Amino acid sequence: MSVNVTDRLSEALRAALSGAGLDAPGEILWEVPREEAHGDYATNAAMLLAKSARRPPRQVAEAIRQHFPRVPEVEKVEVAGPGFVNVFLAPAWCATALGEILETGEAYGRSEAGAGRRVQLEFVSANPTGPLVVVNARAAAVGDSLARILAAQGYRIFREYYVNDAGNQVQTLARSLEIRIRQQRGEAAELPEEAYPGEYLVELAKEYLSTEGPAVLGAPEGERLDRLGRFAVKRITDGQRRVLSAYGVEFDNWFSERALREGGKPPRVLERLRERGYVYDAEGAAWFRSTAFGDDKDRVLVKSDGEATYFVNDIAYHVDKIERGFERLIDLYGPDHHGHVLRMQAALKALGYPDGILDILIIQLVTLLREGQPVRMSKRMGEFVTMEELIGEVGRDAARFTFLTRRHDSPLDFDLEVVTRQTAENPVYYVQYAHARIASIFQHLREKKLPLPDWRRVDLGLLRLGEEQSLIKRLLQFPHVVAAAARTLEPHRIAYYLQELAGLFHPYYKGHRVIGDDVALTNARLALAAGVGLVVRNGLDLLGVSAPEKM
RNA sequence: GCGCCCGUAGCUCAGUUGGAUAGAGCGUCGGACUUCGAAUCCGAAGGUCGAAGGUUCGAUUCCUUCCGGGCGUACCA
Repeated sequence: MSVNVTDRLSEALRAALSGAGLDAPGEILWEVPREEAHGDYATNAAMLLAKSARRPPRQVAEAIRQHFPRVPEVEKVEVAGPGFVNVFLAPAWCATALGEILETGEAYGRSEAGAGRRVQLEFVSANPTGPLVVVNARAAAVGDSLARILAAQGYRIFREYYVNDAGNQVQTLARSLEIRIRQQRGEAAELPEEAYPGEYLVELAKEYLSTEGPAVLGAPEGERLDRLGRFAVKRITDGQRRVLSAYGVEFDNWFSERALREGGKPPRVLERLRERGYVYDAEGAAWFRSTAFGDDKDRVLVKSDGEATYFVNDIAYHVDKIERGFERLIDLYGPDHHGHVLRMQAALKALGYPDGILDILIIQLVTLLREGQPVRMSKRMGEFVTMEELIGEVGRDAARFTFLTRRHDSPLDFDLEVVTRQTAENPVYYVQYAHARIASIFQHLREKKLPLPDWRRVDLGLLRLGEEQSLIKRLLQFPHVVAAAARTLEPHRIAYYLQELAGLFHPYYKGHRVIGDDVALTNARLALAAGVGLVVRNGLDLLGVSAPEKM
């Protein structure tokens, strides 16, 4: 599936340890040292084993070095510092590894680590009361990229969007729409304080009148709000779906809270919690004993007016996910749902589900700037920058990439001016440009009517320059970067890796011609360029960013 | 008050489950296109990693306290 350097090194190290009469640690960790002089990979195994071996770390490292088997991957092994074992890869082996990368093609970077486990990713899940906004675009970028990364690691991924199409907010939405409709009809209706003030409802009101007519205004209140609510939710949700689709994000399922409620699951979940002893009644309400799981206070499940809180529905929704057969759940929440993390996990624990079945990532705020000045937004006034406007202004690739160059849990300043205006200085273009440049090399080859070599017949051993070796070694790290991104749920690692890879390629390209008089060398360099292009393409694909042939 | 997150270059941020001399982009200054794409490259300047303790062979990373910032802390969703 992929060339895995560290697995091979670990195998050799185990042989060395057993040859030296040392116990092997459970897991051998390899890291890429910052300094080139420290080799291509280093392990601290000797320092970890020093205590149990009752010998100084450097002595242990030296024993490892002496017993290290001769393997084609390794040119030399050194002991350094307090007891590091530094391994230098053999150039000849790197050359063959590049061949394997090219042969692996689009599958390079993928693995079967997930073993087909079913994972559900829930993200965006914005209320169906208005257009998607900038923070939703961030959540969409992170969620979709995580889905791609986990899928590349052999998980079966299901993307889901939870539609809060029930409860007070839909009532409020329906009332707001009704007033806009009345205003369209020339009635002197005023928007109350709690209504949604956005202009989009004026548009929706016009649309309603032209398609449905004004008959609804004469219906009794219950029916009136129900019809208007369903209409508004439907239209707004469709709009959200359209914007997400234009952004390259498709959900496998849009899950309706209304349907969940109508299915009767929430009361059954409540009953289960009660049976397990985590519910008590006080002050006329039913409470969840979340303090038993470290929450700082218990939470209300059923209000004293007899109505269940949204929390009950949310628990029922997660139970539903598990009952649908998902073995692992990942939720992306906005910063305003910060306080829900602990209690949601507590509820699943109370119901007897295993620890760690649910990961919740908080996608932090996005502050929009224009030339360093915050873009004024006021929800109360209904003024905000929508996700659609954002994409229209900066473009899909730049938006996604920018969101993915930050950790998801740190607040993000997104300067519209910087992400659009510059084009030149934007990291996404830096990476994409490497891909386009490589594509143009092959275009040039075609124009000169030169044949595309068969990689298996190319002498890759001719790639002897330091820059060429560095590039190959960086390509070899790609599978590890993807695996790490999957393990930590951090897509930004891939974005940084790609910038570094492009950062090695551009100077190399500048300093050395790929296509020259020496056919053998030309072919070898074409192979290297093809390898870089392949990895850039595979990496960008994991971010949901395009890899253009031309820019 | 309590809980979670965050304090790393002028700005925005990385820093590989604790590793060796802390990095990148932007910005600033100075250079490079008759050769496969200058959306690029080369060079320079820029840091007591918020502070103080502790654990360790070794701390930007883990623990404690403090300072500073964000968010949360509804019988709203």
